[in-house]
Amino acid sequence: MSVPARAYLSIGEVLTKLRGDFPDITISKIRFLESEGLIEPQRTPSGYRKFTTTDLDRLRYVLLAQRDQYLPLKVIKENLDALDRGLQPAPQGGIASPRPTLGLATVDGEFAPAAFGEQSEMRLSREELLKASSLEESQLVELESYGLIQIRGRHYDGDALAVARAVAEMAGFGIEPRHLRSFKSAADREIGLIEQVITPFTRQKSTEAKARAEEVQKEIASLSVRLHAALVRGGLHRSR
Amino acid sequence: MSVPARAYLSIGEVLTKLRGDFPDITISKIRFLESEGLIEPQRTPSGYRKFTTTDLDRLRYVLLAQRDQYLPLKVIKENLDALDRGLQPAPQGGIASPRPTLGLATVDGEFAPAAFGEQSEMRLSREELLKASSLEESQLVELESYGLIQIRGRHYDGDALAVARAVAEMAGFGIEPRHLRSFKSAADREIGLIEQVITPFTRQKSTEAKARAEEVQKEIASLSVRLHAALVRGGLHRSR
DNA sequence: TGTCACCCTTAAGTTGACGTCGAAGGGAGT
DNA sequence: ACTCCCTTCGACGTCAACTTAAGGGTGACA
Repeated sequence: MSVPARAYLSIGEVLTKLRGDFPDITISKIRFLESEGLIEPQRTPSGYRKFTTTDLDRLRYVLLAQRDQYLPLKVIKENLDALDRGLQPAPQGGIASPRPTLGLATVDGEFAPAAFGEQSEMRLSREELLKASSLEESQLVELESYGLIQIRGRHYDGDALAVARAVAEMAGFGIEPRHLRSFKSAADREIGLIEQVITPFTRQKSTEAKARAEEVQKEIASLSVRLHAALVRGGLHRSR
Repeated sequence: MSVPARAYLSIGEVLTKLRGDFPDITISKIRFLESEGLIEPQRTPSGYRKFTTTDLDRLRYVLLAQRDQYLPLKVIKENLDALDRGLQPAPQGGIASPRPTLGLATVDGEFAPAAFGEQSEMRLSREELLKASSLEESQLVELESYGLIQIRGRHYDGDALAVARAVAEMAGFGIEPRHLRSFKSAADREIGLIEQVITPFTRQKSTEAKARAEEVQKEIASLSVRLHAALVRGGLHRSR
């Protein structure tokens, strides 16, 4: 797997990108999804499909909706078309928060369009964070003391909310913040590793290289999390 | 058609009751749903089906889930079974779950924890594993020495493959197996935590409690991965 | 100039889910 | 006795979602 020097991916490269999250994806399936009108990759002069990251996101959306919501392709296509036209898709019975007050409807929602970067534009006050996560004040204090949650400027971001929510749910199983300190150090170690890998890229001056660095960062982050998930899953299977 | 003087409905009566909401219900469909284990009406001595209002409600639930949520019968059955056992059904939302909290809702597309389920029935030989992951023999040896990959009996399972693939891709970025040892220990710590939480359940003898334990285990595993992902993501955002 | 991995299309085939249908027969009310 | 309504069981149909086969370009590299 060499570094792709162009702005798009071939179908085979798309395949390997998706393999991790969707083990049973195939080339023929991707082509089939195109034939059904769910994606529309551009073509090279010679007819090869060119996938942009937008196409990739769209594909992920489709596969996710199919796997986690069991939606038929016809319905997914309708939702996608609705999104294209700028409207919300029909809320699939899910937790249709009627007034999304803040932009947080999508954070854990059924229809987060799979953008890795964008949802941390979110800015929450302390109260909003507590409310949105149903975390106790005291728990938040504890989490902050361990560095699991940090304020960015004068607000908390989407990542903080994600952490808060996970912790709150775990608390429901009797897991307390202090049990989670090791998560922080593990994450920090991973972050260190990732930064080490991408510094060569970031040193460069060009915007192109910067963009490339960000891509790589996301990529490795995704791989890290996959690896981590697989290890946990494997360990649990083994111990039964 | 006269007024039923008894406490139950015949299949024909059920039909006319449902016709209004579900025009394309038929007798054979109801029988089919029974054959699939979704309902279990009692029988008269002569073998006729007797439907109580509970059965009717159940039937409505099934038809509704099918029509409005496009859920496959298999999934509806699982939800129904979960309800019978007194827990919330999976997060398909809709009908009965007031809280969105339970379930493996994926936080975002990028980091979907690849279904904490049973697809690890997979059994691969060493060669198959190497081929499917495009990992080098030497790398595999190294991974095994760190315990990142282990043989189960005489085969490798789906988790091993997932690990192998992730590592292989990371190798493409210059990350070597030895950089990944800390992943193993982090995962082990999490597994320990999870097991600690579920041991009270596993101690019990009943199959019911066992099932519950497994549910909880999956749930917490999913939360762990989510937490981990959020921390890594947050850390990377912060460091930019 | 091969050759090899990768890509393309079209058409037919496969698989599983979700039922439907018909035959053959028993039960219940009039 | 007649007529519905009900029973089971196996065969059959249909659609969605892919897969496979067959035949053929493309492009990088030795």
